[in-house]
Amino acid sequence: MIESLLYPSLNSASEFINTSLRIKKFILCCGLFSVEYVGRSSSTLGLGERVLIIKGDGSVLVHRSKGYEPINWQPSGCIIRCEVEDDKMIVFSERRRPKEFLKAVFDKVYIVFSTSLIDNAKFLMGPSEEKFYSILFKHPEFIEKGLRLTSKQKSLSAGVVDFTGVDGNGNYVFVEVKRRTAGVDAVKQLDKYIRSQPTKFRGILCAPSITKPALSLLEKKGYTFRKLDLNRISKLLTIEPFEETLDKHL
Amino acid sequence: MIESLLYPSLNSASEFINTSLRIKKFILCCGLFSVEYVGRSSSTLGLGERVLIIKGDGSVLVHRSKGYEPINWQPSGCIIRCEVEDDKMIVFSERRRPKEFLKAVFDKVYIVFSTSLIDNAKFLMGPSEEKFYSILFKHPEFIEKGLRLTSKQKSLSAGVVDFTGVDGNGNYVFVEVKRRTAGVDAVKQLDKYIRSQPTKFRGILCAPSITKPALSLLEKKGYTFRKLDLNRISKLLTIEPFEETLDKHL
DNA sequence: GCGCTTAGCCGCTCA
DNA sequence: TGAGCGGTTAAGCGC
Repeated sequence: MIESLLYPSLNSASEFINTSLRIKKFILCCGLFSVEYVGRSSSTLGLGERVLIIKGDGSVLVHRSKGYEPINWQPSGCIIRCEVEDDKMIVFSERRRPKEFLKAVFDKVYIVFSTSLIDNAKFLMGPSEEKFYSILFKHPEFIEKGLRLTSKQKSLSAGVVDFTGVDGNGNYVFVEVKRRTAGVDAVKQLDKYIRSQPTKFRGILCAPSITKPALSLLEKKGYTFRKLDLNRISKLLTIEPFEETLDKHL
Repeated sequence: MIESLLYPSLNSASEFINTSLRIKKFILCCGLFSVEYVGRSSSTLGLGERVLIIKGDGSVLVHRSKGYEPINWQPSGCIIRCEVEDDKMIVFSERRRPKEFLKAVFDKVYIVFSTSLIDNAKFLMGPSEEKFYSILFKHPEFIEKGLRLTSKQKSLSAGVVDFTGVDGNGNYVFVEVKRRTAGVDAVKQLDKYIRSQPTKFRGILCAPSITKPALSLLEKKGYTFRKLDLNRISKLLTIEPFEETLDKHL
């Protein structure tokens, strides 16, 4: 749900912002204003048209017409207030530690809106699950030097093992892969697969990180943990799917 | 001049955005969308309510409800396009070097506006590292009594040393300056410069304070720490007219 | 809390 | 174009 005001008076804009601040909404205000900042450093920015963003967590951003970076900002946790004085609308933001202040003085407000921005989506760094497995299958050296993979997503009676292979010493290997921190359940899964086999398999658990309990269980069982560098892997992601989509529309 | 659409259809929003892109306006679009990014790294962000900003210089920002930083972005210079397909509005952004792509897929657009953001104001930054250097260069006694500085920001093969000089006892000196607490990296930097020289140099690390690990490394290397009195130095900087404005609001 | 490391760091300067 | 480096770096993690 969006509420917005187009070309409001400074008084209505101020009232609107204060109401939205109280219920910690995302607020965006575009207008003609100047900015002063003092804290770790200090700065002054003369009058101009720009955009002020106040987030529900108390972060503040001032964006000009160019560039990735905000020209002025405060990180989350600030206390923000808005008022009208001498025909100017003033947004005042205070950070406690380190002590910092930011002041935006509006001559005019062109548009102001606020909304709750309901957003519970997960942000996943790195490739999608499917992509991820196919990359590792092609590049087993990311798991372990000398490792050769013979099958992926192989069905066993006990479940589906991510990879089977042979390590540099000729041992047969089962690999369980997790895209995120591996917990005890991941170790149990791996253990289940290996114990379902009549012959001996080495166990490798491969994940960006592992919890302490999971690691001790893993060691107790005699399996190996291999750390995954997600960034290195995502660099191998081809941009082909994007290029195709782009080409189609050019 | 602001143009805006509240709860537009995806088709109108797309048309609006393309028109605004053509004349390089600042565009802001708030809605329900997902984001995919592939390039130096890669990421996927599921469906959620957030804000997409496209600037006239071809920078792109995706802001969620929290935090200073955008969750996804592209720096300036991107080629951006918008279209509707299968009841989704898609914003594509392509960066040439390095090759990177960002795709925002909108289910709904709540508000979209565009404007020119005329802003020619000067941005004046307070005392920066550079300012510090010039003051210290003029007042080497702040670093050490009897010190004479011979050059600043001198390029070596190993990097750029803040000051070179001669101390009261006639020793050649390299000075590394930090305007905040110096950490181990500052000591390493100084060490690197000195070790790159065939002749002997005394090392001085000059900062308001130093961390414990940094100090012990410094002593082990036989260099000197000199405390920088920020208050004394700031008196030589232009006085900020901001303090009084602050007082009024506190 | 402090201090250290990382980042799709960004953006600048200079060889 | 690439490397080095500062930044109101911010943000996360360990102690």
